[in-house]
Amino acid sequence: MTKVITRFAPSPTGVLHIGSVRTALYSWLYARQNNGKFILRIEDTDKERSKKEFEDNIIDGLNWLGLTHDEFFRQSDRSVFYKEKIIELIAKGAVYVSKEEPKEPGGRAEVIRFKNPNRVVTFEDVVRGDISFDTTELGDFVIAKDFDTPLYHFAVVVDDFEMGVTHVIRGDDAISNTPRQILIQEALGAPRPIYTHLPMILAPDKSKLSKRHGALAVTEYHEEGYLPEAILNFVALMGWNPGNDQEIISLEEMVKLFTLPKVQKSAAVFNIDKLKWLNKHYMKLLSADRAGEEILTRFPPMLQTKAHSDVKVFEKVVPVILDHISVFGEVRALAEAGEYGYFFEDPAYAPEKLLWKDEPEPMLAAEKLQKILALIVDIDNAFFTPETIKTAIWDYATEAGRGSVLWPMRYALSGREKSPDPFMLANILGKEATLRRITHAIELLRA
RNA sequence: GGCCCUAUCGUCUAACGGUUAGGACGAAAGCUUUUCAAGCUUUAAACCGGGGUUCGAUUCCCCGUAGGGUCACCA
Repeated sequence: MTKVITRFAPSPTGVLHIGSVRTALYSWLYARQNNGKFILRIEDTDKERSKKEFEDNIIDGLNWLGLTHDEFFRQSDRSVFYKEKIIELIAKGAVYVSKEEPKEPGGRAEVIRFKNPNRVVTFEDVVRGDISFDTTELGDFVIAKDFDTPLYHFAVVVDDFEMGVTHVIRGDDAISNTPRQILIQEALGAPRPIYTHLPMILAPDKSKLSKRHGALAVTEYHEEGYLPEAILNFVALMGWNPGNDQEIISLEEMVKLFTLPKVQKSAAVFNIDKLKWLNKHYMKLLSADRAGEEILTRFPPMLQTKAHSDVKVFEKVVPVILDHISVFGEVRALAEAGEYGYFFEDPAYAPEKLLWKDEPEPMLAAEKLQKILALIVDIDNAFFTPETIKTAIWDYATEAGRGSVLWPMRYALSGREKSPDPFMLANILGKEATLRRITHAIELLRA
């Protein structure tokens, strides 16, 4: 049995986006699960539109995701091979140099055309079955501008042939390219690879995925704080499933479970909410150190300084922050909105905010806080945990009315409408700051 | 327009002739220590339409309809 060889062959005319990632992933998976070879081939025969920065972006994206390739090629390095094949085909009479009037400005007076045998080509697609095209309408199509400038269709066929590609896995926008590539293959005497055309991934409005519709470059997802595991898991599920209800699938599991024939026939719509859900799942699996690092780099400089000078507090804050976000990038906006400041600095607030909605009496609120103070002041600093604090206060709160006790306490500690619960807060802040903030609140209420 | 492809909840999907059409995201409701988040429980939500084939069609066939792809000296 011949070794499986797949390839991912992007043209560097744009960034690596979600759709391409899925194509790359499926090709990669298929090669890996068959102990085959995965080739990355940059198709830059269009010198005008190909850009090095896009090539870099594609390579960076794939590396970040861990979709490593076994071999790398760049078509612009391979003109000699194409030239050789053109000459060979001319000798065979399958291709000819055509002298003609340029149809467009900038067109050439001489191009190289393929002599179309004008017949029906049928090929088997792994996900769609037999597909037939009458190639007559293609005419004698151009395969190269000149001997040194091959066009896409020709370069693809020559490369797949020479690189021994056994399985072509690509987007279904290439489906109508297939017949003419088969024609070239046959002229070359090349074996026909097994074709698998993947359905498109659409934007939420069902239009073609584009940057305007929230489809970012993979590198941008990286910057926003998405995890590679989440991206991979997400794209794997767009167009494929393991055959059961499993939704969380690691790359290693995919290698075992993936099957080409189970790939979906119809297009899928990109669903950012599901991606976020997956990302949150994978974020929870991160080590505290790693999560802390991701969060810290997204703090504004001032907050970073505070976090550095109060590492103990920051370490306790990390899981709390993690609990409220789906993507690390959210930290930036939250921090700027003042969501985290109170962890490190006593908050300022209007005193009436301390009042519970069902008990708007400053003196009563002050009384409650005073009682809390008395209940926690004797807890040993070393045992100032959410559990002990809760135990100390709980019975009293239940008796006096939880809202009337816990709301002022929480507000005194955070100065915010929304925050973690007061016991967690007290633990994060530490005993000293907790006592100080509650005392301050009492003063405000009595003023 | 020609050619090609596709069609199950809002979205991702399961079902491979017989099911109360299942799961997940999202949504709604409830519970969970006062707020928020998380978590748990529950609910609403789909077979594009019409013909066949068959004892029986979401499933097979045909025709519509809708959507997408492609028709370069781009890839």
